[in-house]
Amino acid sequence: MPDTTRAPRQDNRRIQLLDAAAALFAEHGFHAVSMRDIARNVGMLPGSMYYHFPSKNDLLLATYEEGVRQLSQRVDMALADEDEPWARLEAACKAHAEILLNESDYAQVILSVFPRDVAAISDNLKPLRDGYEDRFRILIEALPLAADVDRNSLRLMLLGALNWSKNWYNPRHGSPREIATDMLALLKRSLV
Amino acid sequence: MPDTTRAPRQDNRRIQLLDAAAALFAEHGFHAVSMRDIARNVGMLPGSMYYHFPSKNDLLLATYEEGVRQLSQRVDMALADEDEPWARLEAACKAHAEILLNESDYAQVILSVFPRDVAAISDNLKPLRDGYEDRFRILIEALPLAADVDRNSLRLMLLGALNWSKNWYNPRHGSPREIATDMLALLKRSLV
DNA sequence: TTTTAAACCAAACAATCGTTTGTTTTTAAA
DNA sequence: TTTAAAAACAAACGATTGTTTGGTTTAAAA
Repeated sequence: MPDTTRAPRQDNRRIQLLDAAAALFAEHGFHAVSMRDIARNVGMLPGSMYYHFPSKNDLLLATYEEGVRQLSQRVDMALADEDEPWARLEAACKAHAEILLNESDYAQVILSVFPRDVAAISDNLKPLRDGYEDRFRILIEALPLAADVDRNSLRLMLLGALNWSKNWYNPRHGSPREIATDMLALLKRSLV
Repeated sequence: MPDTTRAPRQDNRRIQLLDAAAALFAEHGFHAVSMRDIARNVGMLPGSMYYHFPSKNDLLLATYEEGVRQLSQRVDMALADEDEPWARLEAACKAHAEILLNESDYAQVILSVFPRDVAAISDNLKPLRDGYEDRFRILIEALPLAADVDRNSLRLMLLGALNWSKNWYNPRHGSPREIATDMLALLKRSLV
């Protein structure tokens, strides 16, 4: 029984479709975006999208996976240049902020759409998120801290503050890298 | 021309309606909840809700206003007992965390539904949010800090971390008050 | 040049959306 | 007890939702 499947054609628009979905999901959230909205953005009829993705949920899952992939790659690349534990954490935070606030609609989807928003695939989305964030657990583990510092609280505070910055970020008041630097500076020094 | 309007009846269910809407909006977000979902939760037919609220957007706006009112009242009450600037900030953060994570569906709506989610009334939602958060600007203004500490970054970091905690909070791993205490402790001391 | 699968179109499906309309029931003031 | 307004019902409205179906075009392997 011969394999009758071929390679994708040159004019395959799967990626344009994914791009449009990521941009719209990131800006308006999952439920506020219709399949027709996405189709219109890529110049395709609604039904045609189902050649590329079997459902709207699968389309979201694909953008989620790509978002995690881009975040992970970007952070790992930033880490390759650094040795000292604090420098490594700062590099990771800068990369995290930069790609979330500036560079990637895919990464923004992870902040705009929460697993609980789409119960049917929340079990698929959750581990993707967690797998990425585990890098920060390891980075904070390596920090030379006073014995009584709660590393778990530190991680949750730092990532929470960075993720929430999507809600107030304005490119005219400082770059994403500066935001990450400022927050780490507040943590490293004593305020009192 | 006589005024023919009467006081609401004893069996008026406007508040039950608002309660159900707040609970559902808080858990699933605005667009994931239909008017029929809300009606079912309060034992009312969908069309009957329009006696109490002229539209779904108005229903959201009402929950938003009540959420801000509850948050403000709770924080102001906590502040009445404290004089020292750091103690005042900590009391406000504890109250903030407690009502957001535990006590009020209305307050949770403010974290689950962002102004950008409902463009038609975002201009009504935004100032409500900002009006509440301004309390924290004033509290941080009063702190005795080193001259080079950026108070704006401090506020954004603290509130961001607290608000994001909704995404990982688990009552089995510490109370909302403990979360607020831990985060303030991390900021007050020097990590290195 | 023929052929086959990739890719898309055109049109519709049932279900659900927010909302409106006309009517009926229920409370409470008169 | 009468009466008018409050509150809810019953039933539908047009629009939009995610998705399916069957046929057509197009790129590329043979």
